[in-house]
Amino acid sequence: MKSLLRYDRTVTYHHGDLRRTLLAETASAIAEDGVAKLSMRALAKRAGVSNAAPTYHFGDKSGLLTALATEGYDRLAEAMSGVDESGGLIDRGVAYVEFALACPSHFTVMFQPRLLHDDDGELTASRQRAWAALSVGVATTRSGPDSDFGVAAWSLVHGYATLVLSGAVEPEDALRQARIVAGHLVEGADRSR
Amino acid sequence: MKSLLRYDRTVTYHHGDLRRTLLAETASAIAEDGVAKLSMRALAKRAGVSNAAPTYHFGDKSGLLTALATEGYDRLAEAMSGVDESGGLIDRGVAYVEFALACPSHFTVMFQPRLLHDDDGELTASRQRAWAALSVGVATTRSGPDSDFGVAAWSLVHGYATLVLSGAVEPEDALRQARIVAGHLVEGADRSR
DNA sequence: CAAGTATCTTGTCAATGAAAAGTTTGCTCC
DNA sequence: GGAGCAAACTTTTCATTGACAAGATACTTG
Repeated sequence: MKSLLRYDRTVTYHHGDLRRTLLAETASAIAEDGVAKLSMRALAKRAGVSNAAPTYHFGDKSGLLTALATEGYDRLAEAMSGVDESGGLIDRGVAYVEFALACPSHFTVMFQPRLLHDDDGELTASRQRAWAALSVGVATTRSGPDSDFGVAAWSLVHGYATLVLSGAVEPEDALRQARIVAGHLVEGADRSR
Repeated sequence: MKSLLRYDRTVTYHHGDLRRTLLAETASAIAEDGVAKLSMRALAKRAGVSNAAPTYHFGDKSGLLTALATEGYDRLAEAMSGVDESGGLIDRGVAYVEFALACPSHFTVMFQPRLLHDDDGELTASRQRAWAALSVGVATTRSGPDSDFGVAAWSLVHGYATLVLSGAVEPEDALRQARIVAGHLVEGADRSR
């Protein structure tokens, strides 16, 4: 009897997969109402556990968001690595925007250090991996004494994603537009090289 | 006796300029600790008034931030209008970044609609004026069926400002770099025209 | 100067984040 | 197989917060 129930997560005292569940619920809660209205207690209720359960796993609210940001950096690194390196800068830029629109909660939190334990070990490690994956395409196609072009490319896609997510730019077909937008930069830089 | 005290703001019951003071204190409080840690009560203490004083002027926390965002849009419009129209797109882009770095709290709040009463009348009016002031330079230099280039230019400067403010890009000399970064886009677009 | 209104205060309430202390479960080691 | 132990979760508590209601004070207008 007991052995049968052991793996029934709805009945057992131990949830078994709570950390993952809480991260997922956090992401969707933020996507719905924004980070400001995120409540640890509401989150706990949503996951069907008690008040203090999230605190156990993440220490505090900042810890929860730190974990979410870390997951975000991991996913971003993965997304950037998934693009064929020969695909060119534009494809990589589109992948960046694609990630931001697919994981808006992660993306938002990743760039608000004040919400996080910014010196957390796993966070900085994941962030560094993501930065590395990001700069691959830029560094190989045009190396130079300064990385101003890299900053420009990053600014462009990051700004576009941010503006779309904030509602300032209406995304008729965001990815198509992202491609065109990125094209302006790369095309110009190629000619001026 | 009473008539002497009438204009002493530290003593009089009525502050006289509280709304403005609260907005300023809000901006500096956010600049120090971020929006998340902004407390109405702490703000009131900071301004030397009671708990409910801010609520009286702004209704609620969102109202306070809405007023701050409105002020931000006004300042942005002013900043963009201040640039000589013949100065070119790059100067206008630099002005945008300059505004963002000079008023980080305003800038942050302006692009987080969830923190605001997004349908507020004054807010939308100021926002529309700012948008108009923003698009002047773009529309006049290159008009076309679509405004993709305008979106690209905006994305570039907005992204750069955001990345610098979030600490993702270290600003050695942010405005110099902004100029170079913007140059990549405009220069390229000019040649490809 | 009297009435009325704008501005600010005091007091209260439910919700929240965080921590302390207790309870249950699963694992390990003999 | 069971005793001990650590991990996972709960219950309780406390200070802080945003929001509201009701009261106090100052200004203003007729």
